Amino acid sequence: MSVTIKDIANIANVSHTTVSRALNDSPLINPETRDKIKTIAHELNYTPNYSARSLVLEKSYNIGLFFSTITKGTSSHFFHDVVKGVNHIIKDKYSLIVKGIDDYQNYNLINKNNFDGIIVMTQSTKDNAFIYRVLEKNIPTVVLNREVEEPNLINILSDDKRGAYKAVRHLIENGHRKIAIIEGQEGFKSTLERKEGYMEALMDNGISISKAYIVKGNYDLESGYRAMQQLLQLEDLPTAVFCSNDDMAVGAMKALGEKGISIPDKMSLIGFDDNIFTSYLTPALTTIKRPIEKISKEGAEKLIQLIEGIDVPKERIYLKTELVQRESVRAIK
Amino acid sequence: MSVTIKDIANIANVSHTTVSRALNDSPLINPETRDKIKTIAHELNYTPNYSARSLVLEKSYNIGLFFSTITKGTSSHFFHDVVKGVNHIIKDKYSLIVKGIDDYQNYNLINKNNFDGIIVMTQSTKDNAFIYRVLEKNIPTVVLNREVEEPNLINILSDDKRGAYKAVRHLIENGHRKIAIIEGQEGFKSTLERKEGYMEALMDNGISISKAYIVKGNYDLESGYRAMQQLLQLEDLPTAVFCSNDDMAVGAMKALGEKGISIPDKMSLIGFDDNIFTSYLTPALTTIKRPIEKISKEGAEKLIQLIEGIDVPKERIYLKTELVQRESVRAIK
DNA sequence: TCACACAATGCACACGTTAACAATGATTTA
DNA sequence: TAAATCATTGTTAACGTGTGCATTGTGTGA
Repeated sequence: MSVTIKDIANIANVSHTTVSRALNDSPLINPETRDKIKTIAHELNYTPNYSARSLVLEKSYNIGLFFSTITKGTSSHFFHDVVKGVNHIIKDKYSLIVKGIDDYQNYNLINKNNFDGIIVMTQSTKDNAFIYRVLEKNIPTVVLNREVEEPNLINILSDDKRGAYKAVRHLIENGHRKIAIIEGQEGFKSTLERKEGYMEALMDNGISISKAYIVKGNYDLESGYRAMQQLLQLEDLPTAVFCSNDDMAVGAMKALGEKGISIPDKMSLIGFDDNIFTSYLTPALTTIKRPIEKISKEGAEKLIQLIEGIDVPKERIYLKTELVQRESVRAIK
Repeated sequence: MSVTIKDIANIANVSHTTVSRALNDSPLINPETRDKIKTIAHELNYTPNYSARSLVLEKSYNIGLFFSTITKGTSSHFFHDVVKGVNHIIKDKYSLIVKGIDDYQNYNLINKNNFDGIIVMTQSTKDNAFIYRVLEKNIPTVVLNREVEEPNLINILSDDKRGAYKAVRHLIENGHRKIAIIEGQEGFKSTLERKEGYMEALMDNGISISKAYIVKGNYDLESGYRAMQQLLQLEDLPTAVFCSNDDMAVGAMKALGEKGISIPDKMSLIGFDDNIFTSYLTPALTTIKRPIEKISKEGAEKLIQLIEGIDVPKERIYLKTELVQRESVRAIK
């Protein structure tokens, strides 16, 4: 149906081998014939058949970008930042195939022939089966966003525990001692890490941990709203709340607004992620910046090096989180 | 390197053709040998080479999802909703390749061999060159989100002009006559349509259009913030502002908050899109719901029908926008 | 003038899969 | 019992591209 190198060969009166060499800028060809062939190819609107090329070169030109899920528990900003970051690096060198791991019933499609490399944006330990499958298939891989025990693996993530620690320490430094937490999606590693950071900061400062101040969420807006409502029913209200992500902080703000509780006068709030959105709220949200786009870019770069056979150390890299002070935390006493 | 059907054939003592038939559940095979072969394939962890299959079947199992751009002017919620919608339909039947049209220097990679079908999520007339290229290559295509003049094309979009009309009419019905607009990204069709809806609503109600009330934006938060600042410098302030999308409305809210101008008491605000985010703001944003996820799903469904040879009418479909009343508009007088 | 080197091109095969056609043996039919 | 049908399997070629090796032609040096 489409134009092939044989069609070009016929017109140019050469063999298809010569055409192949011309289009690939082989040194084994006369510059004149090369130009002639390229002109014809251009006129015919020739585009190579990647299936055929892939078959013989054992290269698919595909890079897989896998999220744990692309629906539940993945915020829009996170998703967008990741795709932007990765896409920025690979441009038109490779095709980017975006998938949710939970979309697969079996992993048969995952194959060295179909993917030159794979980026796993992992949020849950449930992804481990997938990750091992990929490693077993010997596909160049980077695992981002969550610590995976496997040695001999490129693993880039932000130091969430330390970030959460910073957030809560910031609250403590501002005089708060009654500090609650709204947790993230159950089963996600980040949920656990952020909670640990919260608890450590409290313990290091001699503040006892109160069960009533620990409420569940699932990273989405509505869950933050509900969680804050739950907190507001307590006899002894907290003076500050650490929200495990920014989306939930927005939900929490809504619940506070409905009760007429002003932020930060009556209640301090701190988030996690640094969605660009939340800096435009009133009050602007104090939060922990997580370098998602940077993680994505760095992951994509290392993956490409891996694919191209450049030696790159298989190590775990932590990128720093950062406290962004805005207007939602007040010093008390 | 990998396991092929020939390897399986050797072990099972049959020809590779028989293996192919077994794995594809051909009726031309003895159920017993089929099961035997399938067992062996499973034990060897066989996965088909899609390049080879694609080559002979002339089918790539790839669907391209193209945005005008995936960085500037594309909001995170929009992007996420679209990918979610499309992915929900194609699941693991096809691979979804996500690209920005502006990432390409030339369109050589766009080929019937490499894409079984293409979804263009178009925002700008600049995409037309790309769209014509795709049509010229005879690739099954649906064009979403923006009206394209080409007849004989599946074109699904929301009726933005009518949506904007509804928004502004709603303001007028609430007694507003001094109504400003913050425009979207220059060059985007949606920008123009929403502005037209704004102007028509004013004219139909005998309100003259004031140049000072028309300010530029580019769909992002910051531009909404700036635009509102600009409006606030006017002698004769508007009583209501129509923001061409929700992100800019959030920016506008920020600017108002800084000046201590309360919404909706001193200024009414209405947005466009219905990001889930904005329903959690205080006040919750009144806006026009645009059925992006529905457009994406319907587009994906029709594309798959097209690919599978089912006859589907090449027509333009408008999906309805809808006024969502919340708390950011006040009745005056 | 002849042998040799070298540049440019062609021939033939390979990659893994599917499918048209051929071949085999078993079973049914007249 | 011979012929015909049918179920099952094998043989072979094809898809479009890249590459090792052979081939051709041209120029160079002794």
